[in-house]
Amino acid sequence: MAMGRPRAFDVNGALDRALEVFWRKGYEGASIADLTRAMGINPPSLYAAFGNKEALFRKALQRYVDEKRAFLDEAMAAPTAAEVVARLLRGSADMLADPDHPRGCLTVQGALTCSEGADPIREELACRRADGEAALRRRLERAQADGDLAPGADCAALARYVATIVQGMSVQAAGGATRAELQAVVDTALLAWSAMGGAVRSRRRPSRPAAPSR
Amino acid sequence: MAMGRPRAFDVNGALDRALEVFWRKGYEGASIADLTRAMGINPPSLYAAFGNKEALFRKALQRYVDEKRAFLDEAMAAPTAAEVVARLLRGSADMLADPDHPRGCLTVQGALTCSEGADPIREELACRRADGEAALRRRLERAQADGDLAPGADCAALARYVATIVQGMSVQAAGGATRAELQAVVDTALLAWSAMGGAVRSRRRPSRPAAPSR
DNA sequence: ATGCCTATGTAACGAACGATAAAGAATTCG
DNA sequence: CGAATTCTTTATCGTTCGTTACATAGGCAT
Repeated sequence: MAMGRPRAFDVNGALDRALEVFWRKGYEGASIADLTRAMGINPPSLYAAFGNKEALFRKALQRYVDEKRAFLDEAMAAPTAAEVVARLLRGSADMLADPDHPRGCLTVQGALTCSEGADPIREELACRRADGEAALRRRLERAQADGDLAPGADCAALARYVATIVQGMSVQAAGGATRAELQAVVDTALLAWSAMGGAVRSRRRPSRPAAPSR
Repeated sequence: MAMGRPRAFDVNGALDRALEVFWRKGYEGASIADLTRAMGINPPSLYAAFGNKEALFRKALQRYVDEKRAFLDEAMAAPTAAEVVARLLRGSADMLADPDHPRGCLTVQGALTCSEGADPIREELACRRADGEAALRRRLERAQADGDLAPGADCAALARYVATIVQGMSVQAAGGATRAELQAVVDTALLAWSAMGGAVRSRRRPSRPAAPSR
């Protein structure tokens, strides 16, 4: 049996270009013409390789999560709750304002860039954001179990609070805020977090001094 | 000279319906067909009365700012910086999760709901958000002059921090967060703010006790 | 070389987009 | 009344949307 004509473009490379376009223009704002132009292919190649626009977006989103948001997993591995939050916020500020790719977070930009015609995408992105928030909540609960966070602290509320700040920074970045401005927001948030420390940090054992996050 | 046939629909009423549609679907997500259906008129009436889609959006936006965001001005009038922030955040949570209109903030939804074809709209909304943030910064600077905020506090950073939280809550609301969940975020933010009080509150004279915000 | 299978380029599909031309209906002025 | 003016309705403009037929080109197996 014959194998057929081989594909003339690099799938992952094309996916990266598509991700860039979706990131910059949103799901509905990115037209097939925009995507094929950036990917250097014609529409039939796109549909043959990726299915349709929605499937292409999902694959680009997966690539985004795997590559551009990897720092979140690293942040979660920090030893103390305070340092987890510090690395998470500092890493977010760096990523959201990185000039190497569009500003803001794809899961935020994409979610709000949909009319009701793209409800599945909106739900997918809301789900991704909820997952990230839940992961942070579990990390804080673990910190609580470790005695790193006061037993009375509301981990769900704290996680949602941090997630809210990250999402707000995404809006700020999309609106043109510079990296320095985002870092100023992070400084303020961390100052507030540490000030809140008396309420949320356990007194059962002293917390280690927070290392600089970068 | 003849006066011509009188208009058969209420302009402000139609504008409110248009606002609802823009709010729910974003600027580009709202089609002329969506708008005319909700407004109960035909396209030529829309164009005759409002110019074009962009002009209609701007008029709806002005109505939004005048009506739905009036609580911001009231919050600014609170006596202390702490209470200004408290009323601002609590009022935002209430507004963003109000079931009487679409979730989230139009200036956030609309801004991120644009491809580059609608750059003027995006700039307009970014400008509105910057204005709100600047107003808060000036209010905090006034609090500083009044001795209500520590001389060393960075008013611009604090204002941007609060604006970031509000914008993040808008994303949360658009993603389906309930009013109670947003209020939990506000509680956390206010707890952090008051904990930060030792750093930002002036010691020159004691601050008045914060009244309940509602 | 010759089928066979798959990717590619061209070209186009129906649908929806924002925006209007044209004609009829409603009101005021002369 | 009729002329003038303005709104409303119907039908459509040209463009762009996401998607796909169709014919051609290019590797593999026989």
